Amino acid sequence: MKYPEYKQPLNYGQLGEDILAWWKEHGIFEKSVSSREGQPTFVFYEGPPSANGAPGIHHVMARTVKDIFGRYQTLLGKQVPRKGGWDTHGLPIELQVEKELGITKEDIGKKISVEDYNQRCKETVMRFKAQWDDLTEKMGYWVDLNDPYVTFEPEYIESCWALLKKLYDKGLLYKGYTIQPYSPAAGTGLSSHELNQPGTYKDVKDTTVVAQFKVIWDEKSKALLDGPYGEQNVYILAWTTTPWTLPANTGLAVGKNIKYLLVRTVNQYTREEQLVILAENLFGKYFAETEEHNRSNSYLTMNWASDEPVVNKKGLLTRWVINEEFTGADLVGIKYERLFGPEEGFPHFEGEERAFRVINGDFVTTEDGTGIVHISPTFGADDFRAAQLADIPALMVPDAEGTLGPIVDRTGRYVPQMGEFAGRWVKNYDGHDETGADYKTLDESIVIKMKGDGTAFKVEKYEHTYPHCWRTDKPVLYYPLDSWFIKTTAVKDRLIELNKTINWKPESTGTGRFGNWLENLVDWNLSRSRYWGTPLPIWRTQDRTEEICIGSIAELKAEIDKAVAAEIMTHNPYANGEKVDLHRPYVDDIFLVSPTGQPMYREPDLIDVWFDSGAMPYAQWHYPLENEGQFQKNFPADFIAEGVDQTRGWFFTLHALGVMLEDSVAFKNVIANGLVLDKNGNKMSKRLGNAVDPFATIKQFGPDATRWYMIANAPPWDNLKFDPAGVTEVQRRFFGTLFNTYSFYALYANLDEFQTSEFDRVPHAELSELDRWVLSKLQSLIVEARGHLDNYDPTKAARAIQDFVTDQLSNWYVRLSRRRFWKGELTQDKRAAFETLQECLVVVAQLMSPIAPFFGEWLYKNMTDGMRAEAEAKNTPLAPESVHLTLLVEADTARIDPKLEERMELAQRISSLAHSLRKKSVLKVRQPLQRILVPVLNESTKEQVGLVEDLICAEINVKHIEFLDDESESGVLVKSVKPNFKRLGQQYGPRLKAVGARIQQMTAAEISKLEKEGSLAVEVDGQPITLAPDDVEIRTDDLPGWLVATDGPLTVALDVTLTDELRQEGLARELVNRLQNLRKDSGLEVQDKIRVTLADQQPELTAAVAAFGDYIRTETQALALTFAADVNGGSVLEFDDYSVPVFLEVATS
RNA sequence: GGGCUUGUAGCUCAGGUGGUUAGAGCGCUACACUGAUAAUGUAGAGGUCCGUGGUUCGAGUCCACGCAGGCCCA
Repeated sequence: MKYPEYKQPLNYGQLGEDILAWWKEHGIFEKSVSSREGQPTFVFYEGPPSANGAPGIHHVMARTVKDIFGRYQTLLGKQVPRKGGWDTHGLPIELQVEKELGITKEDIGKKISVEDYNQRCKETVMRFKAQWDDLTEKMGYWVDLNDPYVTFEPEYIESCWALLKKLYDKGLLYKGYTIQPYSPAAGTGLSSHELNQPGTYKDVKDTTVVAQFKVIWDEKSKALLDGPYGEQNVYILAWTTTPWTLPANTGLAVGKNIKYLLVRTVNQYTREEQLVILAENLFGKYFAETEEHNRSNSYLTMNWASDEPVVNKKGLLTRWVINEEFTGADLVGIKYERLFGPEEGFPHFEGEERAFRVINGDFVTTEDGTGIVHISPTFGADDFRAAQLADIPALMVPDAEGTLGPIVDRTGRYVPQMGEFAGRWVKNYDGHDETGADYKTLDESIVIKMKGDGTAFKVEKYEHTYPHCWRTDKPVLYYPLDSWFIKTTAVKDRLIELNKTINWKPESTGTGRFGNWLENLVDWNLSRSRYWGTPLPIWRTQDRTEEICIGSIAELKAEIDKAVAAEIMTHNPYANGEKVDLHRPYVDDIFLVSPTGQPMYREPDLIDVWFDSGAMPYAQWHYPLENEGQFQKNFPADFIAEGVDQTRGWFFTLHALGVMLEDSVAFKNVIANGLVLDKNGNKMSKRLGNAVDPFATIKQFGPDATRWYMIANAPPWDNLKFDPAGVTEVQRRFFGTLFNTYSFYALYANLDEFQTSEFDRVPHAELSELDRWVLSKLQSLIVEARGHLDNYDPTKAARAIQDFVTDQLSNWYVRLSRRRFWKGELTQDKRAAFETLQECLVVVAQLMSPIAPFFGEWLYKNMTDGMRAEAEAKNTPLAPESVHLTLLVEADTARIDPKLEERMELAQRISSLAHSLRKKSVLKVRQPLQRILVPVLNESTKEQVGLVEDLICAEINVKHIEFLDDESESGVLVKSVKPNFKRLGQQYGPRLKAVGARIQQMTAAEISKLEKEGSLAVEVDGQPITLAPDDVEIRTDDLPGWLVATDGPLTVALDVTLTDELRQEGLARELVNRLQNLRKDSGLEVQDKIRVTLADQQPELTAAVAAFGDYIRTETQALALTFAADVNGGSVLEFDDYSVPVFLEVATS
């Protein structure tokens, strides 16, 4: 059976399609899993994509990363089940449907029923599934698409419910509140999407106040603030544009790295002397620079009690002295007095003993205000979060039913406990008349009181933008709204601890982005006020005293039966085996009965879609309701990979659920890959028109070059600048070279009708130096590539494979071995060459196959199909029909020969130097030369180079290498020394410069002495030191009278003397070259024999042919090479100064 | 604003634990080579290693502060 031969250029797109068809026909993917039955499992989790949009080139990137390791682990013999999945819930789908229908959330339940709306979502979410499946196949991503998990299916939702119930039973599910945009006028919360509607942000003019909070004197504040003037009135300044939130203040936040000042000044409303604290950067906003302040004793000269104005025309304070400065971190922990306390008729509240402290807030800036932020946990999201982290309570008061709530009710007015302000509207939500002369807004009333109390530092009208409800045009409040939470903070330490056992690529995402996120963890807000998603399975009585969390469809049915019995429901909608849909609105129509007989209503929220995807390790098997064994076998994952943007998304929810449910990591290794940008580093977008179409790319370049480029160009976790020119380069340089190498092999193997066998091979010991070298390099490559892939670094593996193929295998081994392949009969040496190249190509096919699965398959099949029958019969490593079913070769380390690799590198470098010298001397490689000279300083280099002398000579066309050493008489070795700074630096430190200079002045005699005696005493700056041989590097980079080239310690000189014989041989070579060209131009086959007649016109040429006729005939496969006086009907060979008519004919026998 | 990340030749990227003259590929220029040939070799041009300070005998590498791009969060 012959090796397939191909015409240039290879169509890589077609190759991909052909291999794909073959895979399908032979069920290779299925076999790659089934053939590993009973072997250890390598667990991979597919992060489910959403099919509501077309896939992009970045998906090719992400899925290549995933695919590589599934295939690699299969090659290692593991079984790698790869269950696909689809993410189907969520806001993007709702928005898409609303856009298509031309409706808003308001219209749901009015213009369109929830039922129809959700039906629409369900239809929309899989709209691009066909395209996704197509891409999956074409790019060669092996994942099981026949039995994927789908998050909207009842079984999947049921699993989510079961998991939620587990958490509920552990006490990890609770109802609390979050701060959300809320419209009191409309009585509804607003989504961030609604807030982003045009026109919602308006300029408004508000009364703002810099409030001053009085520091309480205790250990902490004394340590920081106690000055030479005793205990004084020290105030912390904080600015707010919403004075109505000040009665709800329970903390003050500073930036821990911000610089703050303690300033002595006067209150402009009370005229009391006082000390205030504010950020240094904002000092100029409140204080005026005057001449007074330039005096060193300004405190003493300042007339603190003067009746003169204390502010200038710009409103800046003129009487001040800076007393101290410190950072925010110094201030944390200081306590202060409450502004609106019980003594003035304002309410006590739970936890107030922990309130009124300075805390750290990472959101604090010095852009405006005072660099200190007033915290009211009930009216700001930042405030809420910072307060939670610092254990600052919120100011909550009970309503008529005893339920705790903020100081503002849901209609937007102060609750009755608010003393003199009780019942006041915080903004004008009821449309009351504001035009009366005495009318005061609540903000104004509060500020007036503060001025009187001496707690206002500065009051100003201030214009700023503020969000408004798009329906009522009234200002939005940030307000606490009910939410369900998972108490992730309860397992925070465990989350952190187990995260440290996860192998993150890159590591910094695990320790940094993810680690920091865990350190600052708050509870997971599960609630979403939406329609298309997994409903929260909790039913409650109206008085909230009784509730039930449903964990299965069976349980739900049983509870409905109870409700029917209690006549709360008329019938059980699921009783007759009807299809159960757990989505809204169906679950909303189910009412249950509490143990005390009260009706229970479902909590209307849906859960965060991230719960859906984080639950996939369990829900994909319908666990915990069934398939315990399946689940156990596939938990946790050995490997997952997604974009780095999933860090706080999927990576977190997987981890959180894994820790809470199983007290385990959910994945052991994870690659967080970066973005795919366009070639200029811009984000790809359809709008900008710079998005790359994955289908067109794969068709044009083939899937392999696309994948290889993405992996080899940059590590997956760096952003990739996708440049099609780069794919072209990979295609040409790597795949083109590899294809050429294969074609070369196939061409000559077929000519010799040679077929390698796994059994009958030339023994390793009998292989040539070059064969053993490339096989040594191959083993080193196996070690290296496996190491990188084991370490989840595909980029380094790809680069190593690429380097081996292009530089070592093609450009050195094949180039130097060419004639062994085409010359003469099938000798042992020729067989050795075939077998060596065959082994390299087969191993390369295996190693590359995870990254370039199609080409790897193509190469493997082309190389081994001819041996398959025998391999199958004897069940050898090459028995599998597909490279993806083979077991990856282990490196045969016994064949790694470091000395051999070292001397071949010497050969490569010496050849390069010789080429360089030829170039300088204008001597083409075809002109043979007598010798090169190589100075050697030690015996081992001489020996090493000597072993590869033949290779070097052949490569650079010289007769032999002459070594120059101390003993040789041929020339004077001129040695020079270079200081070894690394060694010397450690030894001499600051004296290094002088020592180095002294070394460079060493005489030949000194060098010789150092070499012979092993040490040399010299003087540096009058001090004696002793040099060891290791302190310097001795080299010979000059040969007097010779043209030399050097590369590090290597030096080469070329003898350019030309003898007549050398000239003749050069001519013979020229002639061979021209005849070969002529053969090729005449369209002759490689194996054709020829007869050549040359015009007998040039004596030199005639002499050359006479001397080298055999050589010429052998090289050109000429049976006859004769001269004639006249040559007609042929062509003319031109070279050097010659012009020779020639006649060439194919020899028929 | 915070966290993480990137910044080295025109482009894409390498540059363990600091060592003096910073590399590769592509692209460009010139020359050579030629039965693997859309390949290859040699040489050349091309660098404030993002900036500023610091540590050190010595910094692309370590530290601090910035600048610019990216992602996530707010």
